[in-house]
Amino acid sequence: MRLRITTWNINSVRLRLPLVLRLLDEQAPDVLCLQETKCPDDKFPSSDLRKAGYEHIHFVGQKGYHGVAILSRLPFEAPETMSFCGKADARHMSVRLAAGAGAAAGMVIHNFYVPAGGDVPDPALNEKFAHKLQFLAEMRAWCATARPTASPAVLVGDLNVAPLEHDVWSHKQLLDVVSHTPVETQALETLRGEAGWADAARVLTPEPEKIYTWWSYRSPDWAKANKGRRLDHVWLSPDLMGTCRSVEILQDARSWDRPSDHAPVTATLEL
DNA sequence: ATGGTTGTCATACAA
Repeated sequence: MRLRITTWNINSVRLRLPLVLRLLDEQAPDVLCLQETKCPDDKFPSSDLRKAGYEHIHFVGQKGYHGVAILSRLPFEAPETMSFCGKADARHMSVRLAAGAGAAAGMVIHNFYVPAGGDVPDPALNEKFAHKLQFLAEMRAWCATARPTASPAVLVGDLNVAPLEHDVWSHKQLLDVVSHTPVETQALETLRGEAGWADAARVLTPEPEKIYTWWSYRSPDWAKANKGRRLDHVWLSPDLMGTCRSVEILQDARSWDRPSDHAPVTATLEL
């Protein structure tokens, strides 16, 4: 069977519900993982999404900030959320595809929203950056303890780090910019490598080809300037990497009406 | 060196 999983930082699921529905209609992924839903649970637009064919929905939100959700055409079970850094922020959820999901049954899908980290890349001066580094340290500890890659698993999300030189438009100019500082990129690559996650986009499209998934709202002509960063990721457990046929970035969606600043990223597996 | 935009909530704050 072919399994398609999409990750998208939607930056308000209510404001951009028409864009979500368009993505589901045009791309029809089996599973869609959203970040930054910015939506309290009692206002999540479940019925519209169910009508679009995504009957299995799990969300955890809060007023104004953060929030993650998983929408699926395939049944899942065991929805869980983890908290990091002693905060109640809605920055993670996971589900396990259930018996009705055919060859994908048993696969665990983790959806992460790593803190952006503010502007000043010094944890002593900027507590948001300190929080981001602590979050990455706790992700590393979780991988060491829970061993999520020991069975078929996918980790997707807005990790808010562009780890490699060609994950940003200018390596030199961004070395001091939060998202591409050495302390973050090393933390992310260390935890990924140590845990055995495959960076699916980079296995299929090695450097030096540039890959971006995010373009700032502050650039008036973002497409022409193309000063992007690869902040959104698909990581696969080793046993799944061999099944990955493609990782595609739907850059078109960055041009849709009132877009998110992130593009959807879709991995296709042949199981 | 600086400012550039967006969403939420209600006027800054986070991204």
